[in-house]
Amino acid sequence: MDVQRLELLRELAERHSITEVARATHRTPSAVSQQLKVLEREAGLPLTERSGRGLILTDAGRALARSATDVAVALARARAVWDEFRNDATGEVSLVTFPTAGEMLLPGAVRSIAAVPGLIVNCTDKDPELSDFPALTAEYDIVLAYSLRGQLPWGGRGLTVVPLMTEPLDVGLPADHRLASRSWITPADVIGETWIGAPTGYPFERILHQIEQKAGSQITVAQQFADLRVIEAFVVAGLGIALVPRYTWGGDQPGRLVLKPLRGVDAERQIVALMRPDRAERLAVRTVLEVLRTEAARVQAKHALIP
Amino acid sequence: MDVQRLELLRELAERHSITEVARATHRTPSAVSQQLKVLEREAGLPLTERSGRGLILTDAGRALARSATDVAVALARARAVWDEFRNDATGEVSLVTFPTAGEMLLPGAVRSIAAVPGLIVNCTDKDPELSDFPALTAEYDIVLAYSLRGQLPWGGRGLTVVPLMTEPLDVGLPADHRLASRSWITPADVIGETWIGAPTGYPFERILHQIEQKAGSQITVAQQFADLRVIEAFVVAGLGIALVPRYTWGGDQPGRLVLKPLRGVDAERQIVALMRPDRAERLAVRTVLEVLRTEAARVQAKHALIP
DNA sequence: GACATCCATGTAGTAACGCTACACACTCCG
DNA sequence: CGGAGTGTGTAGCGTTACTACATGGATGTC
Repeated sequence: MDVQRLELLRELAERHSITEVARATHRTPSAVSQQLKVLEREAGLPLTERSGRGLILTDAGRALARSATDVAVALARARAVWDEFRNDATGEVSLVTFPTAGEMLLPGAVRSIAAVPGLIVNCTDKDPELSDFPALTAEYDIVLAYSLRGQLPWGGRGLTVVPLMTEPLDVGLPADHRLASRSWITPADVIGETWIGAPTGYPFERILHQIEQKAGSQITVAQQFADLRVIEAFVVAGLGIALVPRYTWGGDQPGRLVLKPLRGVDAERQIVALMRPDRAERLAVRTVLEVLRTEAARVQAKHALIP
Repeated sequence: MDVQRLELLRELAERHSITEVARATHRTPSAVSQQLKVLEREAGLPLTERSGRGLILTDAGRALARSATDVAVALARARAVWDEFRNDATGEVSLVTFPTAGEMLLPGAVRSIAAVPGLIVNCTDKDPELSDFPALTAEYDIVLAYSLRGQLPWGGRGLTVVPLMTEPLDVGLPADHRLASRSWITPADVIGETWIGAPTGYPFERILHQIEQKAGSQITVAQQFADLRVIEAFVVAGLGIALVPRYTWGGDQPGRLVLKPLRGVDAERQIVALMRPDRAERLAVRTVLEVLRTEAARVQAKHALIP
């Protein structure tokens, strides 16, 4: 019934390896193994099974790990209570973002957070192509992720999801394009166009498929880039058109790139913060989250003024 | 953030004295004092204040004690999870009851529980006059208590309340009484009668007041007894009439005492189980509770057959 | 098929932690 | 002013959980 041991079990459920748990909790594998053994003896039934050279959790182990999360949440909430009594959102908060959100939100957010004494955010970025957003919550307090409208693939894993903003995905065109004077664009308008796309697996791909279906004509994707700046450069060069997040596109192409809203297709992505539920309870984390929300609202309002 | 220490704080919130907490947790007062001191240092703000020769909790202390309950509940739920995986409702459960409920429910319930291997219930009875039901939850896993319809004075203290049954309170008459042939009785019928009442403070008192109000005439209470058997003996002797719980009256006065339902007044008491929320999570406790509920239903059904 | 590698898990020894026992300071009450 | 009731310090001891190192399997490679 020891909390520390339950915590280890929970880590094991996420990291799938005693060695990894040991590394994450700054212990030796031996210590982890011993504690889990004690827990198992207390429980009176096997919690792990050997599988190859590693091990996996039994049903009971998984169930117990789930309740371990509840314990961790309650405990984190207790911490938050006394933090609030001290009015003290102090400590370090680690954050990963995908590049575009980092560019859009973090400069303003970090500046706001600097005003809170004792609160430190450590930010990093990770290529969304190479990383599994939910898995990153094991390593970072806050994970900025995106998903398409309606679809929230992270709910199932018991993670806390806080929506920050929904960002429309517009069509980026060179300023001298035949459609550049339109106030919006439909799937039928872009039949025959060449597209600069994102790598396979990116959510943008799904929207291109929607456009194909609505227009009834196949789409030609000439190039695939992960970096938005590269895509914009190609569009400006007249090599194709592309889906561009409305709030994120670079101001370094003023007058040479225009964005037009897309009608008839659910062309927007939702930017959310992903957290392990216990970490989400920390006052420091909640403070950072609040700053991110207001920053997101600020960005959104700014773009509403200049349509 | 240690759970043991939070637990001590929670005990302190309920027992209001370090010495008492020490006694309850089988420790020396010194140990308790030291651990609370550590917790206070961790929290960074005072959790207790000296008050006379004892001490009381600060606002922060009380808030933290509340979250400590949440932690305890989560932890107890984790225990329950693995008990359920073992399918093992094992252990000891302590129970206090007021006499009439004990007489009505416990013999049957204990017999059912004897069929569950490894499950032990330790039952005691306590005079409701001398004891504060909610306070008893500190000492016992399950506290059988009663309250009048609608009124649930235990909710506020963060206790878990499980209703077991509602028992009508009838008017007990000697078999040769002028009202003994009626099928029910109204407040107007009993104007001028002499009553055998319960001691001041018992909930029955309130019902007598209701009768007074409805009838518009003052009630004469000749004697006051806590023990139902004594009351019944007085009624049989023709010394007065009394409120008698329908399912609990003794079969040792067959034919000499009759019960008549009371109309026009909310004459019933609710019998409930009172528990600290964490204890309520234990599988063993929940099993006993289930037995009590079915036993209560059985008793109620039995009386429905012989009106 | 032998070898290196990566796992989990045992076996000492050590450091930290929480307990008891006892002494002390303080408040209330007769 | 004692005596009984509080909560709190200090010294010493036992338990516990860690590290360091060694062992036994399973996997994949030359």
